[in-house]
Amino acid sequence: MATSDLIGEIRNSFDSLHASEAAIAQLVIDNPDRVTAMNISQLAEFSETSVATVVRFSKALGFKGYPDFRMALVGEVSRRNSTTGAISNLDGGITIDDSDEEIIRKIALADAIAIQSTAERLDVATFKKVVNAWGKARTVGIIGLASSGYVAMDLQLKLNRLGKPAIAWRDAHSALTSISLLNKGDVLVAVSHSGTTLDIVDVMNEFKARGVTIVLITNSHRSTSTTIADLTLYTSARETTFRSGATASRIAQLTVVDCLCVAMAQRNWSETKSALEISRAAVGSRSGKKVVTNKHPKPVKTRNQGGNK
Amino acid sequence: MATSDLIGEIRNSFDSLHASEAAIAQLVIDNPDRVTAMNISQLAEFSETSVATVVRFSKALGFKGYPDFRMALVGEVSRRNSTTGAISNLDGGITIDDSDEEIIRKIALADAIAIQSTAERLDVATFKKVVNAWGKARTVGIIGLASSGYVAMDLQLKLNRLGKPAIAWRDAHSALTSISLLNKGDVLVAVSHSGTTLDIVDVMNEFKARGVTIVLITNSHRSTSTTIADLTLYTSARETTFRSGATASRIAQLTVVDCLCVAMAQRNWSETKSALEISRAAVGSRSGKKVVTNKHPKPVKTRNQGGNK
DNA sequence: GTTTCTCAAGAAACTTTTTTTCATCGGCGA
DNA sequence: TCGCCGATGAAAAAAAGTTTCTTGAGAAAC
Repeated sequence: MATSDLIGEIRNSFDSLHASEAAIAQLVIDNPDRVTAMNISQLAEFSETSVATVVRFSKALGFKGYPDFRMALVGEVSRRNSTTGAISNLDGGITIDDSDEEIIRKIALADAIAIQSTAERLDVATFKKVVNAWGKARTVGIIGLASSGYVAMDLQLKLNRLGKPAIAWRDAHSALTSISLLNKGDVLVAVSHSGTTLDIVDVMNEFKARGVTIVLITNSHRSTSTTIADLTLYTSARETTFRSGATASRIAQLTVVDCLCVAMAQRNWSETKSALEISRAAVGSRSGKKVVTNKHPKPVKTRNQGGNK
Repeated sequence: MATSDLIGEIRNSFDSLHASEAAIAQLVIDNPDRVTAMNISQLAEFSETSVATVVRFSKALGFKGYPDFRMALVGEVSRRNSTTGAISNLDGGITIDDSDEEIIRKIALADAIAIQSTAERLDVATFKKVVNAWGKARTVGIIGLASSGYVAMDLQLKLNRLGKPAIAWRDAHSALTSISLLNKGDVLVAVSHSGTTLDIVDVMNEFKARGVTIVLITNSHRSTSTTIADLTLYTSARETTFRSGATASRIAQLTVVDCLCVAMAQRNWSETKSALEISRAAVGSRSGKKVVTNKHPKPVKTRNQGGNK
């Protein structure tokens, strides 16, 4: 399993790490290549912690265990040495001196990397379980606040298009007042970048008490929500200075949601319908945008045609 | 031993390998990335040999043992993918036979590429004009239908955070009834993948008649909207066989919106720093994160809290 | 034709590494 | 001060990897 920006990801998770885990993290950030050469006990000794803590550290970052983490690190280091540049200058977020070109380049890169590493790190077993759970549920509830609320609504739109009853809520109160809509066997999808928002935690707890299966889409490997959720899918977006990681993570969330819906569409239709119909159903947005209007033979002149930087 | 071309090296050593070792070698050459995911016994089984032979194979190649070899392979594969992978295999379409892994990979790739090429092609001159227009406007109106509506709402949220009055509409009727909110010098942002939706065109025309500056974010270079708009920013999501570009384009739209907002934030750095911090603080107070300031008596278990209203 | 030798290859014993479990300790609220 | 919670490391358990041992096929010698 190779990640696109492991060091950045470690830096990003720093806050959610315990003291001794953070010590390890610092060590890894400072001497990535020395660490690649160490086995778990050596790293434990080097960091003056214990092997158990190293394992916990690896898991907190979303790896299966230490060897898993180590291999990802090897990949990263190896790539770093070969490419030089590309990844490294992503490090320092956006500064006041950046030109517009740089802003665009940096944000686009951060978004693209967030998507790629989310996809690489996505646990396919959990992914399959989520799709299955959706398939079995009579109704799917979705909750997301603020930006994540739009992801929730987007998911509702997509599920509805696939013929699956789904309701998106954008605040805890609405969700809780409609709680009787979901019952045992149904699914609640919680979308939350941090996974620590109290409203989200409340809603998850209430629905879980009803026997509803809880699916969580979050960026944090260690938050209160992950312990409540039955199935958790992680996004991998890192924070930058001027722009909270939430923005990139929302984009990653959308990608995850897209993948889930396409997979679900594929499952439901593969026997009976043609591939074209799958795509039409799975696609986010036909959105009333019929291309009929283009009959007007206006000699359209495109202003910024082909403009490159 | 870190080789620059491990696969080539294996090929070289082929002659000096015994029969069953050669079988392993062939396997590694053919599926390097699958092998990186295997531990010694899995590789032994996959190659229909024994673990002992795998160890001998590793040593024959000059490694200390299997883990050593495996890590070298991880490095090699990772390097390979980073240099060649990204753009080369953008076939894109999803088929009925695709595994979940392939679905995820393809969608993520399509999204990442959409973002990157949008960023590369974005016309910076227009970009600057849009940011300036926003800066001067007293109010910014935003219209987007269906999926694009979420982008519109997201933009509203971001502008509001930056202290700029903004209203997002998700249908033509709401927009037109609130038309008096915008006047000469203000800005209407229209978000539309196809750029041909009649409702959008109507709204643009009405606002333009009032002297409002029209900004269009679209994927289509040939649509009626582009002729109406004063400033057009193009996203570059390519259509693929089985998945319309709309989904990827929405993600690209978000990236564009992000870039614009960050650029705008940067223009008035000092003011926004505090504005952002204020909004962030407002959100943060509802977070159960173990920030030191949190005095909540019970951070997690909110089972019977309030409950049914 | 039989015997013996050699050596690749797998099985099994053994070692190392990693993971899990469990007890401890220190901080924090009551 | 007491009791609870949770981070931490020690130690037991499990997994992965390595070495040794045995087998058996083929070649060479008798």
